[in-house]
Amino acid sequence: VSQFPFESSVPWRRKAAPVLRRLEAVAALNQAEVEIVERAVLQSEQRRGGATLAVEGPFGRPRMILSGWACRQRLLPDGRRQIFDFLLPGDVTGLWSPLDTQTTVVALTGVEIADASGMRAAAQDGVAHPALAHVVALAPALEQARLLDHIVRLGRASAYERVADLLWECAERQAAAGLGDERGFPFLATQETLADLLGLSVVHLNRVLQQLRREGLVEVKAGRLKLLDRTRVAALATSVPLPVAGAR
Amino acid sequence: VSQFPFESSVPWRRKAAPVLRRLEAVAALNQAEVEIVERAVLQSEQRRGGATLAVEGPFGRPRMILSGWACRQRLLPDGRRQIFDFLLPGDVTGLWSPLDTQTTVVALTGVEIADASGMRAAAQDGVAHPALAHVVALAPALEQARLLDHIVRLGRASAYERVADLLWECAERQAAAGLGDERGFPFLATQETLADLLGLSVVHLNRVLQQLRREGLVEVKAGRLKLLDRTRVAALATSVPLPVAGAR
DNA sequence: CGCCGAATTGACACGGTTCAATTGAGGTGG
DNA sequence: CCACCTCAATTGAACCGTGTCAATTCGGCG
Repeated sequence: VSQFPFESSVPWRRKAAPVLRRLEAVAALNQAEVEIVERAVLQSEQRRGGATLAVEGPFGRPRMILSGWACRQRLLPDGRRQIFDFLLPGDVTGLWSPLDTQTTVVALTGVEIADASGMRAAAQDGVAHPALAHVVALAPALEQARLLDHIVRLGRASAYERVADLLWECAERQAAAGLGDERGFPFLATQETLADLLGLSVVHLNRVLQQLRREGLVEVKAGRLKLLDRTRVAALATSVPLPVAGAR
Repeated sequence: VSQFPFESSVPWRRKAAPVLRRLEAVAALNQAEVEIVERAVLQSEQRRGGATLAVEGPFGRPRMILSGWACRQRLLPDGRRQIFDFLLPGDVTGLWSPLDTQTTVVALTGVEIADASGMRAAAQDGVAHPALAHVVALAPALEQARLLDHIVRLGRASAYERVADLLWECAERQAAAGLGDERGFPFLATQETLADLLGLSVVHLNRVLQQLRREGLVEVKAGRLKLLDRTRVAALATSVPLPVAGAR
């Protein structure tokens, strides 16, 4: 996971790196597949924070996140909001067609995205593009695994456990995209956003975060987060399930 | 949805009725497809309440529920339990392969199940069995839609709303399988079970249920549940989302 | 009749929410 | 370079929805 050919100084290669890393974690890409991703990245597009990137449903185009954070969410008629999951750099969404049309993909920060239609199309040819085919075939299962974890988190974990579990998940995912280092990793979510994901009030979330800091488990500053005591955080996180190695 | 050819007095036809109804709601079945289902039902099998019906993962066999209630759940190391969803008569699970291996399918009551491998196999031939192919293709999306609703329920609904929403969902699903009537519909879940689905304690769930009864919204007795004031229950249920017509 | 799991109660503690300010940090215009 | 603006983070205090514990009652069944 360390020495990787995608750290090139060529700008569009650097942009593609998170996506390529994530894909490699599922299956090794051949040359043609790498090029398909890089070609898509060339047409990247910037969107402001708050922008609606997509409304889910059978007609959405698949997208990959190159930088910035987004989320999938639902707004209730009375203004309450529930976030289903975060989309981090390297994530690809919309590879398959959900039926739910009330889910919206929203940019949490400024984001850079690219169209992944080419990727989905290429996956049709399982012989020429076996890894992409595999990724697309696995997409619903991976997504569901994350949703199930989230259900357990919401249904049976305390606020303290929920936050720890989420931070752990983010750390793992960012690492998988090659984004973190010894100084921690980019953490671009607002406390209000976290609250809406974890089913808590902002005020309480704030207090729980402070507790985690006070106890020396994590450190948050300037859009970066660092897990200071990985062991203890992981223990809290896994009281809720154990991430199956490599399954995400 | 009323006059239906599956109410035959032939016992194995009666058994297949809920499954056939549910399938018909997605796409009209041709003769060959009906026979595939009926053939599977002939080999039905009884299991006691509490029995583990399957452990999810890439190797599970698909199953259809003919009668009784089951659920998909996860147990945490410390004994806490989270139920993801109920499996009611007419439901078919395992039509696709999730990656999550910590989810278990458990019988909540005595159940009668049948192997649905034949159904899944038949779905491969989209020309001969278009409706089955459609059902199998849609399976992950339908499942996800329900999980998303559940996440909203757990994250942003009060206990009162959660219970009302769940009862509404059960009513709709049972009706779709042709099971309810003017006396209500079979409701086979224990209060402890409901609590584990809704992320509540048994005691609190009990009190909320009582409140719903006291206010004349529902009536529960002897394994049957009846919605007395569908309008008000639906209003509570949809404060959490609106079930997209026909989407479940 | 007696047993057992499920449902129900009461009392009490606590986690988490709400409301209403206050503080802090980044960004902009003068 | 500073005043100002805005949004995010933080704080305090009061309130109440839910959880916990420990009985007690109910309902079906052998």
